[in-house]
Amino acid sequence: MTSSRATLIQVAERAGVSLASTSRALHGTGASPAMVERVRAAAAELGYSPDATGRSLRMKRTFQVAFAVADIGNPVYVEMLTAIHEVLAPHGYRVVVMSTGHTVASTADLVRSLSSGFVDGLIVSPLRTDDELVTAIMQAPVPVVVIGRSLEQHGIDSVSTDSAAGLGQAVAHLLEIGRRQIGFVNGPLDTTPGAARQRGFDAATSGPAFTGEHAETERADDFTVAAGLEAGRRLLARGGLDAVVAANDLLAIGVIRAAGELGLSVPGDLAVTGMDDTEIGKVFQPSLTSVSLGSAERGRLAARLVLDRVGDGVEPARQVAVGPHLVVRESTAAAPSKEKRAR
Amino acid sequence: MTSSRATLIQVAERAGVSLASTSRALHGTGASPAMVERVRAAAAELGYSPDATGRSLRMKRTFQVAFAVADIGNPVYVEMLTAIHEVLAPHGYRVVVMSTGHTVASTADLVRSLSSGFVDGLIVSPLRTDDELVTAIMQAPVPVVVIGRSLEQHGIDSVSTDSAAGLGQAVAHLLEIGRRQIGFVNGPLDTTPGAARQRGFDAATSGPAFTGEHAETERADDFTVAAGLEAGRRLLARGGLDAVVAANDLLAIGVIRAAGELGLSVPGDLAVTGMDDTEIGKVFQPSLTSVSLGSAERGRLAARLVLDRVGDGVEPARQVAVGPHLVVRESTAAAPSKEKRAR
DNA sequence: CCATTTTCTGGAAACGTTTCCAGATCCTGT
DNA sequence: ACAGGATCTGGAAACGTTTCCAGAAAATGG
Repeated sequence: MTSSRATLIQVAERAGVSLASTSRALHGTGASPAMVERVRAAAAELGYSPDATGRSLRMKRTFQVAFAVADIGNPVYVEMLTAIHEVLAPHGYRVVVMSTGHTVASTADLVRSLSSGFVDGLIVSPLRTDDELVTAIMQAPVPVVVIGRSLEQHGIDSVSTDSAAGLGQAVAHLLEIGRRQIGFVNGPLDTTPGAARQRGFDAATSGPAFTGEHAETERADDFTVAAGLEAGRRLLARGGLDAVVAANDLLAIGVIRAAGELGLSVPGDLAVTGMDDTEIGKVFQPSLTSVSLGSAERGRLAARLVLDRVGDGVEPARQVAVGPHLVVRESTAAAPSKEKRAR
Repeated sequence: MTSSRATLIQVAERAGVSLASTSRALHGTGASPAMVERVRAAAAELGYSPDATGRSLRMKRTFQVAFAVADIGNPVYVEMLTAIHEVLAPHGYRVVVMSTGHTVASTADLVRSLSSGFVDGLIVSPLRTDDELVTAIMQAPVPVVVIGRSLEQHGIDSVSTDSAAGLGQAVAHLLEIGRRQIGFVNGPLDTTPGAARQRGFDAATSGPAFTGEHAETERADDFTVAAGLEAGRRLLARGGLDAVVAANDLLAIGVIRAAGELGLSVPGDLAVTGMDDTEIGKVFQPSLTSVSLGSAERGRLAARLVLDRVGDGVEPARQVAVGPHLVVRESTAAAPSKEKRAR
């Protein structure tokens, strides 16, 4: 309907003052009250609103931050996105969502695409972190914050969590409620979370601190419900387990479904824990005992880091960490009566 | 690390040719092979990549499309976002996510914020559609596509679905499997989907076509699991129902949890249907019988509409509709033996 | 071999904004 | 009343790109 947007030049003409004064008046910097009044009026009459592109070009600021993620369907990333949005929006920043899954060959390519300068900063949560990605991040023309592995040695800002320790908490909880035969359904080992969680499980089930009797791992192809269902079937078919730790809430749900197929009740016959403490886990039946890795909190922190960087950005790289903590819900409970409850 | 990005001017100097020729060479339009070669080499040496802002200013195109939504946590919108992304990315468009929930006073304000021209188009899925919003959309300086109510009379592109008919399908299914006492858990009536679904339920349970015995409605404060749980408690406490239609998968999950609290089994004692056919409904236990409204499809269609508009955009407004269809899963089954199965 | 078209190139303008700089006006203190 | 400063204003440049225009060079046709 509106033919074309009004420009600052038109406002200046309408107000009968110079372009420079017009700009100043609208920003309230060093303009007389009379001038401000005139310009405001002219701007209002024309329905002026400043053009983001022109301003960006001049100010060398786009007021946009990108959030890049492998699979936006994963509830963890949705939580992060929400948190990032909440922190950035009040500062006038928009959030551009980039999916590395389908459009760009690799996360490194995506980081390199920043060189076109459409964004003031990037928050990325990569599944895999290789040298190519690290190099791309270090050469990026805008601040990049990584959610995932700590990259302190490369001078890259990062927000991490100790998912290995989180796995330890899950195992400890299962032992405490009297479980002894513990299975682990992990995602792909060549991913950052997959590797860390495997380390955590192995550590928790190997040393003398492990009071259980048996521990075994089954690997799912992906961090999804479908992959968890398949891996769960394979693992449970072998029998003999009274608890399963899943590397993920989605995998945990898959495992519970597999248990259902085999007629095992959860938590009666089988206790199951997840990880990430997602919304979907909370509403699932049974609700999931899950290790929270503070997704929202990590998103918030990442947003703050990138906000600090785009301000001045000369300070050294910072690493922040969010500690994991276990949230106990319905999917785990004391082992049936045949074993007495551990202290 | 990189001090500052190379500009086209620097490439031109390096290649020893004019700025104009440099631009043409890189675009392959009307430049001699020798020129192209020289410029390409210079650009490669300097690691040049064109600046998005400068290009946007000149071309009056940002190559960005906004997707605005009340609550990005709702899985329906995540599905739409994914679909939109998949359609737009291959055409070189980025997607900017805007949440109307926490940052902007109203959706109308958000639409008005488009006047700063940071985006070439908008896809919006408003919960409520009032005159203010319609006006804002009609005055918007860029094409807007609405996912939700059809706005043909205002000349606004829209993608709609017939959720009232969808509700009819759910009720018909319940009657067919022998349910007779049907409850409805709806969201707020002053929202577009809330109103449409109420209409659908009332129509399906009032005429002579309704072969059931009883129908009643309970309203939840919001389209969330928590609100569904509360509304479900209120509804089921009154007793006497053998089926519940929920306006939403999230509400349906809340209802199933409420049923669980009261010792009712689903689908044995109570059949429950959802709507939206979300991923979470598929993996829930019991998996949800749900009316698919084609969320991904609607997202795709909206993206195509906006893509057509930013191309030339002089064609008349278009309305596309996606038909609802019921997907039967575990949460509904034939009524227990006391009643014989209806034809 | 000249006239005409085609191909290619460089200068310059334009997109809309912010901000530096210099000049003008006003006020203040002595 | 006048020097000095503070306050305000307008001209102009700059950000990085694309594209119009005109002119030069090359190719084509007779």
